[in-house]
Amino acid sequence: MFQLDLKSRKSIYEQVTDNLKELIMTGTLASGEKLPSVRELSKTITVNPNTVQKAYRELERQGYIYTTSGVGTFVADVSQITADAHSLELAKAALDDAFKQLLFLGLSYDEAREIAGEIMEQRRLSDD
Amino acid sequence: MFQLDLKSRKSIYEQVTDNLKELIMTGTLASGEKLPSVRELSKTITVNPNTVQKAYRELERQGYIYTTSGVGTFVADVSQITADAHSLELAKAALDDAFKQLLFLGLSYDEAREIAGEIMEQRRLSDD
DNA sequence: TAAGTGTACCATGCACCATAGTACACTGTC
DNA sequence: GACAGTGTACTATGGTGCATGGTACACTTA
Repeated sequence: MFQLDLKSRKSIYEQVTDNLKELIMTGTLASGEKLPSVRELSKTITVNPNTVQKAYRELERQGYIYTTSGVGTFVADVSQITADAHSLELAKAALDDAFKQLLFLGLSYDEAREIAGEIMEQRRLSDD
Repeated sequence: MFQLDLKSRKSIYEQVTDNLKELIMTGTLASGEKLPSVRELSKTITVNPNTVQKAYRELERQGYIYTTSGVGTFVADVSQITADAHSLELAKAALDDAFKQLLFLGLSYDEAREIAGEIMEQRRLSDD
């Protein structure tokens, strides 16, 4: 389904969250589609069920999936997802931080801008 | 000198590191200029000396400052700083992650691109 | 000599993460 | 009704990294 990086600074449950979010938002997991159960996914990616559950809980809180008790977890209608102000500010700050990282590595402004452009361009096709 | 955000997910020593790096790379702290001593800065920003030292050690490792034992810590010649491949990859990944955050918040590709453009534009003047 | 500097430790408390294990309520199927 | 599978909620444990407090030492400058 996806790959984990145990050496990453990101915690495992965050990686699971982000990976699933990507699969959902790019349409690889369609709206209404059933996600693997907590126990099943935990076996697949060799992680504790609690860790998977934490990721699912977070995704539900953010509106990407929904749960029917006793039945399973399903992909929500992501066309309804709208950016709340707080998350938007966080994302903006993260992008500013990343761009600063590029600049402060010694690259010129134009070089950094060029690299950023390439990276963003690669995200053009895999989107809505 | 700068402000800390205790509610941030970033650790304090990382915030100190990043803030100083920004002051250095934007020229607010000139090459050769003396930085506040570990103990002095720790008092100024109300943080443990060990935490400041950790930030200084990191900045020295990355080449932004240098130390003369018994004398003090000084801003290095940052025009010599060059991006190593590994740091560059990390920065690229961070930028990709941040841009994904924007996209997956429900923004259209063009909207995300527009916002990213504005953020990067604000970094144009404060650079070399 | 004295003060200020970087530097290196150690110990402690805290928060977060990941794991292991148990338990319960719900749903669908046989 | 019984059972399997589902989400969910706990508790407990160990590990890691962070921040703090404290001590100590070598160095340089006045």
